[in-house]
Amino acid sequence: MTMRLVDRIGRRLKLRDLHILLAVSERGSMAKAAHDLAISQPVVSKTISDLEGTIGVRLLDRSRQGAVATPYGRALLRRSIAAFDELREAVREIEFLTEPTSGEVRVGALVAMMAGLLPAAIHNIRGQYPQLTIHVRQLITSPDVYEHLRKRTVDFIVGRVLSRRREKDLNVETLFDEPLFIVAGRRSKWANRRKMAIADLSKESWILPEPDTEVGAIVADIFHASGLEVPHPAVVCSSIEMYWALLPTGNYLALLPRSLLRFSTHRAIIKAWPAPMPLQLRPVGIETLKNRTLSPAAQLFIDRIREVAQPLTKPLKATL
DNA sequence: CAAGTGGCTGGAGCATCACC
DNA sequence: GGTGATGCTCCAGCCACTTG
Repeated sequence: MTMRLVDRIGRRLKLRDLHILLAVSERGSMAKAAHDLAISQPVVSKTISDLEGTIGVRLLDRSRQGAVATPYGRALLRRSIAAFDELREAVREIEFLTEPTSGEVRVGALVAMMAGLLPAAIHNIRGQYPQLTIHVRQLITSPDVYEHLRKRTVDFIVGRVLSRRREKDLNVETLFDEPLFIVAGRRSKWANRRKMAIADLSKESWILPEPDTEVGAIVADIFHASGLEVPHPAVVCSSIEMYWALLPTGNYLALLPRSLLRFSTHRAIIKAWPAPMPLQLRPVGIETLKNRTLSPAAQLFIDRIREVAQPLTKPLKATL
């Protein structure tokens, strides 16, 4: 039986067949898949039929509306995606071995990482590997953010680590804690202050993110806990660019995470104080898919992110 | 209208054989 | 033993047509 299975996979199950099955599943139709692959519809039909014969189960449900994967088909597709990914990684690894200074890395990142930690790591690695291309995809915190890992559209994610993790198929490496700082422009009336007390702050003009975001919720909690009114925001916005445009006017206060301030090129135009009470976002970490072999270039880039993040693992007072 | 079938064609792969 | 020619088989693709 084992021999027969091996024989079926080795001699009859072809990458081309899986490629066609993937295309049909993605397009929901054999005719559309055929068009995309620049082959005729009968070829697609025959391939799927042969594949079903080889494996011995129905992989697609056909109808007037097209074709959709059966549970058997979905199982094969899920593994096929992983198989194609492994092959792609193998090619990338060979390319990297042939030309170690080149390669491609695909990273998913939260906007705060893109404005701080990542540019620093990119600057670091490109100094030694100038041919390396880093693709950065901006992600937003949401339950389906990990689909980018599962679909292999990114090699890894740099983001905030969930405290109670239900994603059993992921590896999580925590890099550093992420305290929030109160920030104002260097020309502001607060610039000479050495400390900020929470009672001073509730009446000021704040730039705050939307209340349904993590920072928004933390701000509300802190002021409530101190028996104070939650500040009425002057500007509600999550765009980092907006913060950097408004803060130098000296009229606004904002809360920004330490890693963003540590690495930002705008650091010189603002003044930052540790928040008067522990204000922490979820820690920053690297998330990868378990059982997925990363390319040497991706591994190298992760090493550089660790290296660049190292100062942030030290106690709060030592930095910023 | 989408999928499936049948018959055909061109090309790649393989086994065999002759020759050097 | 290595190389090239030859013929056979298999496979992927096409078109025309049928089926549901």
